[in-house]
Formats: sequence, structure tokens, C-alpha cells
Amino acid sequence: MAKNLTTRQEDYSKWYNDLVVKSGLAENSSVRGCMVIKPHGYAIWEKMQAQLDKMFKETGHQNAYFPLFIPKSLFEAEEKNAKGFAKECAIVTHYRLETDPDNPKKLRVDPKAKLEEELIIRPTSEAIIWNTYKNWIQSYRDLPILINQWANVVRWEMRTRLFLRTAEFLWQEGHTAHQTKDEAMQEALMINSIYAEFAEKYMSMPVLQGLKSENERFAGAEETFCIEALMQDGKALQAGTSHFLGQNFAKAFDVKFTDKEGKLNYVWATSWGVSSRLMGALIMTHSDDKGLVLPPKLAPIQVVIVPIYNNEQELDSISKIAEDIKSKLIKLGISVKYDNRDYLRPGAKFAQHELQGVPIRIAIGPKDLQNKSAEVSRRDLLTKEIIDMNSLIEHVNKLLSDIQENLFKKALKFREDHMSEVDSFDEFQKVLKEKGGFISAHWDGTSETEDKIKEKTKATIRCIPNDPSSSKGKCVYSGNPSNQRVIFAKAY
RNA sequence: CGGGGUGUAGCGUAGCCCGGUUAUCGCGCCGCGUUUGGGACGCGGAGGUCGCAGGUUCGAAUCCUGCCACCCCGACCA
Repeated sequence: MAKNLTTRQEDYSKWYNDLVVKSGLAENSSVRGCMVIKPHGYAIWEKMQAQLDKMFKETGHQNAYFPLFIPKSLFEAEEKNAKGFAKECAIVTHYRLETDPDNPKKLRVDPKAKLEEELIIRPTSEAIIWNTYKNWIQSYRDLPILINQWANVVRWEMRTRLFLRTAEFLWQEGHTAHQTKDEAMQEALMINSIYAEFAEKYMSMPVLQGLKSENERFAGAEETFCIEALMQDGKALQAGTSHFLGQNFAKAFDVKFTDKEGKLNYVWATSWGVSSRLMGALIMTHSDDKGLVLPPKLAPIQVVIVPIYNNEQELDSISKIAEDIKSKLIKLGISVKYDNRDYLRPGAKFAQHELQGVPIRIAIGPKDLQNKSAEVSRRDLLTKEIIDMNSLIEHVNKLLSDIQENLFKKALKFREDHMSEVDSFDEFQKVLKEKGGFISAHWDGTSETEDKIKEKTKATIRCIPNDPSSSKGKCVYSGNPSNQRVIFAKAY
């Protein structure tokens, strides 16, 4: 529905929701605020996971797993972090049910089974992990610790939205410990660039990289680096964050190490994460009126072959060719489905594969049998061409990378068309209202100004780009001196 | 928690104002047959606590009261 994206927000919400459900990615669960990720959606998530996991491991990280429950006393140890998450926690208070004396068919919470100390279901794992690292770290020889975990977390949001904000979601969270401030800072920056590379090369989604303002910073962090993407409705989406935690958690959990000189120091830390929200980002970056558009690198099925036939003999001949194409493509590492379901006509299959975002469709019919050809259609442009059977494999292989690249270019152009530099608050409000997207403007660096702008326009600072070339100027709101332009937008 | 809206088959809906045969239609589903180059057609079939509980009435999807659920907009949201 790309053409209708500037219409009312609720229409876009509905379009998004319908698309997620109809394309078979996910649906709302009967459990409050929770989502069921269906096989098609999960298959995409698995591809994302596999690639990210590979990138983490290539940079020296290892996977581990920590508990779902965090005792309240640990949770509250790092004060800012605890305060930041306090309003959205699910809490376990009891450990047993019993038959309800008033209604034998029902169960009730056994009041005798109250926990002495409540358990918080992790909204993020810094607390439990730093409480563990404390026992793992004594010497500089124990550092760095570079660990990632794939997990679910729970954040009790008031309003939820498939993939973008659900009460429970899937993510990876990295938690690292370092000897020096510089090393930790480098880690946080490196991870942020891994996120950016993943977004751009695999999701074909351009992102802005930068720092968060104090208002938007992770609770408990000294600095938060982020990648920010722009959705087709002109709203920004935070796609990943990487935090330099300073020594905050080390101090809160008393994690010290002895350095080479025999001196005791607090450890420096980072944490970083991306979540199943990336699925939402993927959907809202590329999809159109006909359904999902998936970049080939993340599409569970990259090529679908559809036979068109008038009788059994024709089907047999086509199937032979299709199976041959399929095995040749699979040898190249391409995932292929031969869709020979006999209860759907070709048109219905075409529509279905378009809805599900399969990047390339090959149709083979009687004409192709005769001409030794196939009809190849690409999902991103919805164009078709007849390809000679001899060059088909090569063509398809190349087309996949073309599509991957084209999706990125298209999304990048959209972002560039929706990046506005403004120098007055009137202009700021006008652009935000009429065009949306990212707004590059001078800001005086204060929380007060950011709050005021948010109050008046609902736009927030999405990131402070690392752009040494940016000139000094005057704050678009207060008129006070500003060192550089920052990026504002309305955000999800 | 405020403002608005909606609850009728798996999905989307008509009927409700003005009470009255067996609750409408489309999609989807099942069976048989014919079909197959962009969402097929014919015939047959299955599927309903009309959100729940009371009340009014000879009679309630329809009127009244209470409750519940969901959606959207806010508040909230690293």
C-alpha cells in the first residue's frame, strides 16, 4: 500500500496488521499483548538469527544462556536501570496453585505459596548477568568477556502491535566486560556497525547511525548508539541499540578485577540488542499493495516454480524440467519450492506467492515446453520476462542479487527523499505535518528543549549522527547555540 | 486510566431504528466433475451459545438494564 502511506495513521496500522496476518507471519494470541509467530514468520527470524549469530561469532563472541527470572533485589541494584523498567515488569509472586474451595473445577493461587522474594521476568538481563559475571571476573586475564544470548524478554506495554511492540518478544542481547573504557567503547561502536551492516546488506534497509540523546538513552547506560530506519509511512523505527554502560553495572554489582600492576579496578561494560522488531522493520520498509516484499537474503523461499498445464502428460513433462531446475538452483545454495498443488490454478498461486514475498517466480507452461523457455517474474518490480532454458539458472542467480540491491536502492531513495534540513521551528512543524520522515535540525543539546519539541510536535531526537562536517548553528527551537544538526522524527 | 467504536459461522458482513416463518450474502472449508499462461466454474454438502447474564413480551439478533471482550485514538513505551 505504498501509495496510500500518507493517509491517516490508523489506515496504515490496519494495513500493517492485515498484512502481517494475511501473509502468514504472525497473529495476535489470546494471551494479553502476546503474539504467535507462525512458521513463515519464524523462518525469516531464523535467517536473521543465523546471519547475526555468524557476525557475532566472527567478532569473537560466544553464546550463553541466563535465567528468565531475576530476583527483585538483583533487579533493583542498578538504580537507573531498575527505575527505567519498573513500570513495565511482569512479576512472579507465587509458585503453586490449589483447588478453589468455593469451586472445585477451578484453581486458585495458593496463598501459602507466596515467594519470600518476588521474581521479575526479565525485561532485559543486565542485572542477572552482572550478578553472574561478578563471580567470573577476578583478574585482567578473565577479560574481556564477550557473550551473547538469544532469549525472550517481557515488557508489559500498555498498547501492543505485532512485531513492533509485544508483551513478550524474541531478541539477542550481548553483554560484554572489558578492562578499559576505550575497549568497551570500541565494542559498543563495533556492534552498532555490525547492526548497520546487517540492516543494509541483509535486510536491504538503510539506517542512520548515531548517538541517542540523554532522553532516549538506555536506562543505566552512559551512551547509547543506535541504528534508525525510516518506514514507508514516514515514521522512524529504532532498529537496534548498542550501549556503553561505563562502570555503572560493575559498581552496582561490585565487579572488580586486578590489573597487571596489581591494582583493583571496576570493569567496563557494554550491552546491545536487536529484536523480533526487525521483522516489523522489514515488513514496513519494503512491502506493497500486493503483500510482503522480502529481500532474497532473508526470504525462506527464494524461488518458486509454478507449472501451467492442460493435462497429465504436460504436467509430467513440466515436473521433470522443474525438478531439474530446482536441483540445479539448490546446488547454488538457493532455496526453491516447486508448487505443484493441483487444487489451485496458477493465478491463485501467483497471488499467494506475491503476498508471501517470494522474490522470484518461474512459471513453466506448454509454450515454454515448446520454446525451451520459462517465464521469470520478480517480486520487487512485478515484471516478467521470458528466459531461455539454457541461461535460466545463471539468470535467476544474478536476479536474486539484483533484487537485493534494488530493494536497498529504493529504500535509500525513499529515505533521502524524506530527509529534510530545516532551520526554523515553523518549517520544522510544517515538514513534520505534511511530509514526515527525518528532519535534520540544530538543537541546543538540552533535555528541556527536546521535551518541549516532543510536547509540541511528538517528534523526538532519533539520533545524533557522528558527522564531524556538520556546521555550528542555532537551535531550531530555542535559538541557542548548537554544535551540530541532529535527526528528529516521529517514531514507533 | 480517559475519548470513540465494534461484537451475528474460520474471515468479512446483512438484518436491529419500527420485535413475528427455518438468521442474509460473499469468501473460505468438504465431496464429485469440468478446468489450469494472473485470484476458475457447475452441482451437492458441512459449519451459528446472534459476546455474556438478567428483564419486558405470546414471541427478542432486534427493546431495556448490567457485565465482558476486542479495536482505534490518547496517556505509556531505551
